This record gives sequence, structure tokens and C-alpha cells, in this order.
Amino acid sequence: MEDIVRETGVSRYGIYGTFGNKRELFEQALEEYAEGMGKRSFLRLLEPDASLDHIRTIFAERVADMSCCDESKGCLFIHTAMELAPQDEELRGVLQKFMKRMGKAFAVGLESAKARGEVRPDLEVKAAGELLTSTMFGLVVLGRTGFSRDVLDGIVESTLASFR
Amino acid sequence: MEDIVRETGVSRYGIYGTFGNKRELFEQALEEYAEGMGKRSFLRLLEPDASLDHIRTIFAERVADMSCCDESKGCLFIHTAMELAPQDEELRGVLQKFMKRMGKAFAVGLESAKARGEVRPDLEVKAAGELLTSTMFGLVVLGRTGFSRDVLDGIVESTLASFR
DNA sequence: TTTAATTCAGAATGTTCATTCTGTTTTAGT
DNA sequence: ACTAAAACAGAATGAACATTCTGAATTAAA
Repeated sequence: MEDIVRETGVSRYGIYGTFGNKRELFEQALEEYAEGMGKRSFLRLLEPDASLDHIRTIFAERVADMSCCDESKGCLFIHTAMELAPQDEELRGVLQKFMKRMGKAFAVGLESAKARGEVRPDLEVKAAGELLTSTMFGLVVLGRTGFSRDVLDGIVESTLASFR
Repeated sequence: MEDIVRETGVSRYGIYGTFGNKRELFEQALEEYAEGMGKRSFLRLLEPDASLDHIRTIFAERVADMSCCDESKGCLFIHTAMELAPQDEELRGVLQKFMKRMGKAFAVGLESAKARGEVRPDLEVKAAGELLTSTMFGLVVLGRTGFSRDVLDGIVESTLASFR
């Protein structure tokens, strides 16, 4: 809270008055974050011209994040899932909502890719979308333990290759 | 530390005398844990008769862990990777050592499965082993956020199916 | 058995941090 | 401009917790 007061310039009074407590503030921040990252990364998968390359790019951005500075390794989703979700039903609900949306977006993107002949016709896009969601988080864990960019890229490519 | 003193029955004096501090105690616990889980789960992949089913079983055990009680969701590896690895080079080294070993074990198991004709002959087992390592952690993240056993099993099956 | 070294349980210390409180300043309505 | 409400900065409170300290109990050596 100290940090938030300093960085935002909003007083403790204001924060507690508006959000009640740290927990509530966090929940709203999480929703905001998810909404933003959905718009920034996943919306493009819903365009009719979405291709496998769109998916590749989403992963590439994440891998790039992991591999650079010490900061910003991982995302709020995975930290929340690991540290809070099992004991907090409400947060779990927020995470599930957005992760399901993520899987869905992947599935829609894959369907478009299928129409373009980039993936095999019998691919089950729903299952594949869930797999990609899981892969995203697996990558973050490996990235945090310092695995090289090459390894992370390799995992993404193997996964995408399996759709062909 | 309070909890450890209570649960082990060892006095603070003894713990600090033997391990120095919480950090050192933790590092040794992590190695112990990794060693044990390696022996319990991954050693069988090195047997010459290892099959795809051995891999499936390892994942099934993990999925079962995730889906039952509130306790024990996740493992020490992933928690350490998420919470400590980026700021602690030594722990990162420990994690990397064991995660690489894990990938290697998967690769060896896949090679045996290939000999049995269970996976396609041109599968790159090294890359596939790394992918399975990543998948393992991805599953834990989804499990923690409450995804159903069916979804988790589906991800495992899609992944294994992609090797055929 | 006596002495010296270990080990014990639990109290004391010091730090971090969320939350509340207080007295002052700013804003909005008249 | 004057009053009442809102918002401020920062101090006070209280809890959690790692680590160190203390005096008592236990063990091992003579």
C-alpha cells in the first residue's frame, strides 16, 4: 500500500475510502489488467483474417517480456493463480472468466487459421485453445527460472507445429 | 519458522544452528523435495520399457493432486519459480538443474515409446521433453484457478496425441 | 558424581506492513 | 466571503514474523 500511495500520488484516505481495503483494490486492478490485456493481445484473434501468425505473435510478445529486464516477469494472472486463487473464490472466478475467454479467443483464431488452410481440418480448436492457454502459463514458469529464449521459442513452435 | 518448529519438534536453536537461516533451510528442503519427486515419478521413464503410458501416469498423478483437497495444489518447484527464482540465482540454478533433468527424462521416455511405435518416428524428443515440462507447470496454474479435471486431462491428451 | 558443553523452550527484539486516527488544508455550495 | 463537507499528509496502532537472547535442563566426559 505504501508503494501504491507513493506511485499514484493518491492518499491512503482516498484509497481506503474508495476501495475499502487492499483486497478489493486488488480485485479491481486485476479486472482492469485482464480487460486491458484482452484488448491489447487477444482481440485481434477474433478478426476474420486471424492467422497462426497472430497466435505466434502473442506468444512472441510474452517470451520477449520474459527474456528481457528483471522486472515484469510473468503477469498478474499467473501470480494471482499461484498465490491467491485457491483460497479466494471470487478471485478464482475472475481468473476463470478471463482464462476461458483467452482459450475461446485462441479457438476462434485457430478456426480462422483452419479456413486459411494453416492448420489441419480435423483439429479440435476448443481443446487446442485450452492447450494454448496452459502453454502460455507454462512458458512463464520456465521463463522465471531462467530458461533461454531459444527453449521458450522452441516450445511455442513445437506446439504450433502440432496443429498442422 | 514458527510452523516448522512446531511440526518438526526441533527447537529454533537446533534449526538455526544447523541451517543458519530460513533461506538455507529452504534451499536444502527444495533439493530434497526435487530428489524425492525425481525418484518417485521420473526414474521410471529411464527404464528401457518406458511407454507413453508412463508419461500419462505422471500427468494423471499431478492432475489428481490438483483436483482433490484444497491442500497441496501445485508443487514446491512452481512456487519457488514464481516467487523466488528471478531474484535468487542459486535457487534458480537448483530449479534449472531439476527441470532440465525432468525434460531429459521425458525425452528418454519418448525415445523408448518411439521404439515401441507409440510415437511417430520423426518426433524430436528433446523439444518434446521441454514441451512436456512446460505443460506440467501450465496444468498446475490452471488447476489452481479451479479448472475441472476434464479440462486438465484434455490438455494432457491433446499434447500426447500430437506426438503420434 | 561433578563439570563443561549442548540443547532446550520460550521471551525479547526489531522490522515490515495494513489499517486507522488526527489535525490541517482544500473544495463546493450559498 | 463563510460554512460544511471532503481530502490530505503523516503519525499511531497492532499484528505477523525472522532472528537473537536467556536461563534452565540434559547429556557426555572425567
